[in-house]
Amino acid sequence: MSAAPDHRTLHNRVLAEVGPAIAAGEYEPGSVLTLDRLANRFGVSRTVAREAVRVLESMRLVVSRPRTGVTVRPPEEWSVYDPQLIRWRLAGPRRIDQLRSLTELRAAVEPPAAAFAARRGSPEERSSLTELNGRMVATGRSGDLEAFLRLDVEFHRRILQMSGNEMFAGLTGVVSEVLTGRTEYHLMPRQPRPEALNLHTHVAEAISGGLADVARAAMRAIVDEVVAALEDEETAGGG
Amino acid sequence: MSAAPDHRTLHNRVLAEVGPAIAAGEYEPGSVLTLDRLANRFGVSRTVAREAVRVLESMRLVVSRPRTGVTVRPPEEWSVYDPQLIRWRLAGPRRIDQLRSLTELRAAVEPPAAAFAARRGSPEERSSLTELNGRMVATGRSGDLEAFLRLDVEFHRRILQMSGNEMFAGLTGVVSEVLTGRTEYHLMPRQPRPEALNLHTHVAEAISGGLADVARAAMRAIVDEVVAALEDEETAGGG
DNA sequence: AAGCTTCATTGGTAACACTATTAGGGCGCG
DNA sequence: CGCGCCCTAATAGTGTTACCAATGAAGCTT
Repeated sequence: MSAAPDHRTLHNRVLAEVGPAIAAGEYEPGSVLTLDRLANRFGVSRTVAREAVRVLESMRLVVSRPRTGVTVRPPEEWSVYDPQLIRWRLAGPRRIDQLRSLTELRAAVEPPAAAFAARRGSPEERSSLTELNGRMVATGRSGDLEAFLRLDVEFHRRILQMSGNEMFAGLTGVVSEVLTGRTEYHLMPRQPRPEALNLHTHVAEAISGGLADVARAAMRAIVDEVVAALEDEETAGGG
Repeated sequence: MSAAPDHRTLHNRVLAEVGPAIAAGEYEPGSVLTLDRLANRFGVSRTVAREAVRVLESMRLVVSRPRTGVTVRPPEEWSVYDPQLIRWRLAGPRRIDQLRSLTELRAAVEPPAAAFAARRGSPEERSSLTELNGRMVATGRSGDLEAFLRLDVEFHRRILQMSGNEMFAGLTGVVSEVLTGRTEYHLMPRQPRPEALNLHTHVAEAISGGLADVARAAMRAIVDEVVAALEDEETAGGG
């Protein structure tokens, strides 16, 4: 959604085929792709294949060594924060695991981010949150799920960016993927739960008022609920 | 420390010069590097320059467009979780900011990671932590700072990996960079503080005993102290 | 077991054709 | 006269081919 790669270039098209395949575990760790095979398989020049491999290498999906070829690395070594890789994995067979990990990450980061936002955000930024929250409430009532999703993403994004911490801000893409994925895989209620909306209002007002501890607690309530909902889904064997 | 790029290849050497320069802010966002200039400046072929640019592009440091050239993106858009980029920025002029952001991230993630480790780690993994902690205590007394650092990194790494969350586990590199950077920039006491060591012992025993809440609280005490120490350092104008 | 040879495969170079993008000029129209 | 549209040309990056160098794993030799 946020950071689509440019599919006009050839190496990106190659990447868009090989990357998801590796991310999905279709190649065992240790298996080998040679440049020539890649080039032949996709009908592209060696140069293009090499550029694709360079990118895979910088994501730590593979290593490229002379005489050996391009070797797939074990998943533990992948750069799991790379936005492209996150998307590839969310499209793959392990998407539920991936979604759980990402949601637990959100649960860890967003409460402190809300606290920092209350402390470090400018007064204008902070009060703009309540305005945004107002629109969320209205849209939630209207039942337009897609519009609500956009506002929800924007809400969480702004808090992360107001936190004054670049690493937190760097998770906006993740949060947007998680929220989007959650609706896409129908892990969301058809209408936003009033309680959840209330909590968002509490977060907005706490941040506006500079109440770091309240903001953290309210945000914690939001994300803990999300984690719990995901666990229910898993133990219920739902899918 | 953990993930050194392979400097034997030319494009990696180019990358090792251009990357840190961009990361250090030596090029304004919007400024343009053409392939020809890069190739000439480093005395390499266009192909090599292109491969380096591909990698920079996948880190979102630059965009490459026909007719325009290779444009530096604003820092907000960079992939700040990329291990290479983290290292480059830690070597640059904003390193203290970077270290603060990373430390706050640790503070957010490690307590829940410890809780998950207590719940999800295998009995062997969990009890091996107390063994490791024993060695830390011994080494802390001996005063061998370098050996202590290695054990400390290993301690936190294992907890992240025991957490059963790939995103948390993916931060091991970050934690290792932060701990290493902290000693390198002399933000550490000459000898580990007995209180901090005690807290590590609490963490190890809580995880061994499967006490998630205790593990989280003890880990929170550790990281909160680190954050506080960093804030003192900053307000004291130290460096 | 140590060292040597082989050779598949990546790494690097060069030169060229193709293509996308945009600046600017010219043209027509209001 | 001024505005807007279209065409053209210049300027990058993009993609291809061909070739040689360097590497290092595997097997062979001693």
